[in-house]
Parts: sequence; structure tokens; C-alpha cells
Amino acid sequence: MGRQPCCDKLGVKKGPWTAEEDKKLINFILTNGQCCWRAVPKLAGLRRCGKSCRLRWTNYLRPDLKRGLLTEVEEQLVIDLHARLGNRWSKIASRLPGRTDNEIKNHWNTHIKKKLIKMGIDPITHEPLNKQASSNETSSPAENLSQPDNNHEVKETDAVVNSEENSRSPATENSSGEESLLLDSLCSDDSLMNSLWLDETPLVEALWEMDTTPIAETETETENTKNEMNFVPSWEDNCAWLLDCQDFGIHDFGFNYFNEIESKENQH
DNA sequence: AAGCCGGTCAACCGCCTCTAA
DNA sequence: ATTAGAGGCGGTTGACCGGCT
Repeated sequence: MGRQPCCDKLGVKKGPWTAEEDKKLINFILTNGQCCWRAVPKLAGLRRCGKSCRLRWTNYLRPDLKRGLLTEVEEQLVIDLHARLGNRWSKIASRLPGRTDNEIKNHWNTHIKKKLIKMGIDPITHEPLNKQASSNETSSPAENLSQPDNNHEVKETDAVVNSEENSRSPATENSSGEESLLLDSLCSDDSLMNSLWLDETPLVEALWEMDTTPIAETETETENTKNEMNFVPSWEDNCAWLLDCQDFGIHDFGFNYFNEIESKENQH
């Protein structure tokens, strides 16, 4: 018996989402929360696959998303995490607040990869390219096979064992002065590094504090207040882009809901 | 102005993992 | 222990856009 398709392919719309569809999905999730994705399209009145809805929400509509290019700090963190975790984009993304695996994966493929190559670093192994070339000359194909993208397959359970040697990660080794300083500050923070391995607390707070680049914030006082609180940007803040990008009114989404929540929280 | 080309990124596809029955 | 369904993940695709000729 073959596996059932994740959704009824007949009558399922594909391709870019329209503003109307976004609106429906947002409204539905705001009202009902994230529940069974399979049921979402039907309940929300969308002719979409449940998976497609989930993807659209997590990668684009989620109000806690940061928009825009990755900052220098984020980029360096991605490089370092990639050196340790390989292409586990979701794991990497979980360490960067407001960033999605898809976003990081795209950024890696379009920006970081090239940047590393330009710097003479192999984006897969994080080893210097010339060093690799010479080692390839000396090692047999069989040996190469025995080390398939080594860093890619770093088991998280091995992480603690490897942490010592990783404390001098290839990425760190090959970073320019400014970047290595930045990374050193990351790596020398034991609790921070432990959190990388233990899969518990994400780097959210730490990174958020480090990331001094305002997202769309001009009022420094507000920004400072946010940093003090280990602030995760309010839904309202992060929904602002929606209003910029799409021709929606805030009331169309029932975003007052968030205002209510926030004002309640402020009262406490 | 039109065509080409490369870069970017949203979205899809198919496999994997987890979990409940 | 097994199985099926649902969600999650990573690789890939293709539409779109801006720059160049």
C-alpha cells in the first residue's frame, strides 16, 4: 500500500501566495493558533496543501521573523555553526532568533559560500582550499571516501567530546582579525558554546544582546529598553513589514489582538 | 528598447523522523 | 513490535529582478 499524498493534489493551488491567501492564513492562525496543518487549508478556506501553509507561515508570515539581510554577527555565527553542524539548517536557524532555516540556507548558498571561497576556504569542510588541494594530492581516493564531508556529519552527541578540538574551529582559524575577535568572544563564552551542543537554550538572548543593528527601529530609547528585557520584538513591530509590503490594513488581520496582549502585559 | 544573464529567494518535492494507535 | 499519519527537514527549482550589452 503506497503512502497517501500529504494532501489531495487535485484542486490544490501551487506557486506564489496571493495577498488574499496570506490574509486568510494569518487570520486563521491568529484565531485558532497553529494546529493540525493538514486541516488548516480546509478550515481556513485555502486551496493549498497543508505543508505549503506551514511553510508559508514559518518562513514568511510568522510575526516574530526578522527581515532583511543577516548581520555580520549572524553571518559569522552561521559560518561557525555550519562548521560544527553541517547543513542542519534548522538547527542553525534555531540559534538565530527570527531567522528561518530556509532563509539561512538561501543566504548560505548565495552569499556565504562565495564569500568563503573568495577567502580561500572550502565552504563544505571549512578547511583552507590550498591545504585541501595538497592533501588531495597526497591522500588516496579511498581515504577521501572515508572522510565524507567530515564536518557535515558531526554528531551532536559527539559534540562535547569534540568541543576541545572545536574550540579552535576551522572557521575561527581562518577568520580575519575582526571576525575572529567576534568569534572568539562567542567561543570563549562557555555557557554559549554549551548551549550550542546541548540543544537546549538557543542563542536567542545572547545573540539578541549582541546584535546591535536595529531592525527597523529608530528610537534608541525604545531599543535600549528592548535590549534590557532580552527583548523579542513585538508582533506588532514585526508585522509592520507586512503593512509595508502588502496592501493590507492592520485591522484586516485582527492585529489589535496583539495590542491587547501587550497592553495587558504592560499593566502587569 | 530589447534581450541576455546572473543573483536572489519563495516555494515545492520527496525523504526522514516522530508519535500515537 | 509494527504501522500509518503528520510534521519537519534539506535539496532543488523556477519566477522575478536588476545590471549589462
